Amino acid sequence: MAKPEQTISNATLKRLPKYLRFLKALYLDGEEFVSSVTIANGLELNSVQVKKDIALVSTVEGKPKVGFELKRLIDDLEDFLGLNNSQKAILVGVGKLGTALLSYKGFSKYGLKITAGFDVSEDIVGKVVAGTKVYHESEMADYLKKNKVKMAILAVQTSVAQAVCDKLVKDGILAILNFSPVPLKVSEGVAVQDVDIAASLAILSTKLKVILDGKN
Amino acid sequence: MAKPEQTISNATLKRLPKYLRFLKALYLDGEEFVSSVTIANGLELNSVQVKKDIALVSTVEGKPKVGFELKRLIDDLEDFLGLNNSQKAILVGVGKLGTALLSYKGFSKYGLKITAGFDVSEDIVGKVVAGTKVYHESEMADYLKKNKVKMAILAVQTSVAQAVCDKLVKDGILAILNFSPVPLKVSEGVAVQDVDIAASLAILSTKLKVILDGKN
DNA sequence: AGTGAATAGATAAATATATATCGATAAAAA
DNA sequence: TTTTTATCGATATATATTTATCTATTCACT
Repeated sequence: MAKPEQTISNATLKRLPKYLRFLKALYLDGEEFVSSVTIANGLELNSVQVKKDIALVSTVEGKPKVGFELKRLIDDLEDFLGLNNSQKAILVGVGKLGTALLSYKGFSKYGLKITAGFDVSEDIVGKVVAGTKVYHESEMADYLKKNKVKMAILAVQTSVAQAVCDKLVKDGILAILNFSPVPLKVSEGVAVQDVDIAASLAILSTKLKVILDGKN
Repeated sequence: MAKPEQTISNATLKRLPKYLRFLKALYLDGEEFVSSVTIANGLELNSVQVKKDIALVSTVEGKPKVGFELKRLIDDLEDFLGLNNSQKAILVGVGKLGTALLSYKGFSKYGLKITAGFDVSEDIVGKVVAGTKVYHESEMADYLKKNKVKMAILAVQTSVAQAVCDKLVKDGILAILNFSPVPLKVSEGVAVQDVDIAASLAILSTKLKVILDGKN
């Protein structure tokens, strides 16, 4: 049980939630087995890749001519993605984006519970947004100590992102989901994952350019 | 000018906005030149990679011992990312996330102007959100024809995402920035870029697991 | 039973991406 | 002026990721 996860590539990790969604939909349709080809077609992937990904996160053995047992595959995926050993997180920055994130159902779906929000604006501190209480940022250190939360979702203004990030790390946060378009600097042993809308936009714009060029 | 963009990898495209942000910050600090090593250190990348990326999108020649001319590099990056040949887009789904996206300044920063919002809820149709008028979805086809918009940002409920996507494509949309956690199926010649928060979360959770395991 | 088709699983090949090395050159220092 | 140093630009190497190929197995059908 030493270090199995580390050997799984980010590319694979990104696909796992897609598999889970797809498989659950099949399960609701009453299916009991699924083949790698079915998954590959449904998600527009290569079937070999699907098989390899499955082998990495599940012990389910597929039967030739039949495929993989759907229920067990879903269980293993949920296990792996942490749906069963739920994780707690705080949200820092309860502005427009932060508010939207508090209402986002995907987090709980993937085992994440946002237990508190933090902000500095008096307009929002003290309120309850989508079921989550918002505290003043000055109470953050205390809160983190008491509740042993290790993950934070960062949705603050760009200009203060690094400063808030530093504070989070100082207060014991080990993993940060970063929605600000700033490349955060953190010390060794702290994980940062960017949700970079600008990066996605750059890719899409370029794809569109190619498409439009092709029409001329 | 045939197909230069197509030869640039997604991995590189993702980095371009980061370069731009980093370089602009340097420029504001009064710097006039920048070396690949400086960029690499600032963004925690490899300097060779930085040099290669720059060579792909810019004609600026770096001087030994000095680096690249910052101003020209920024100009070339902005050009490439479409800041000068601005793009129009519509937003479909003006719920919590959609509203947050309308307030997101990153889009205009990277050359995207959201010209209209569309929704079905009577609560929001007719209102102006963050400077953008919201129309009923039934008016979408007309609007797209008249305004020749080719890009759409999709922020609707998961359950209707595919249906709305199909409608968009039918009405002439060629590029979709997809915020719903559904792998959209589109016909050849239409580009989809996912902003999959769940995927990011999966990666982060796994990184955190590794970190916590390492502490035992 | 026997045959054919579909599939997993393993292995190999191809592709994409990232990193390292090295000579040339311009600026700075001696 | 000469030497040293930092840097680019090109090329080569290494690694990661995806895709293709092949064999054996299971099921369905005759």
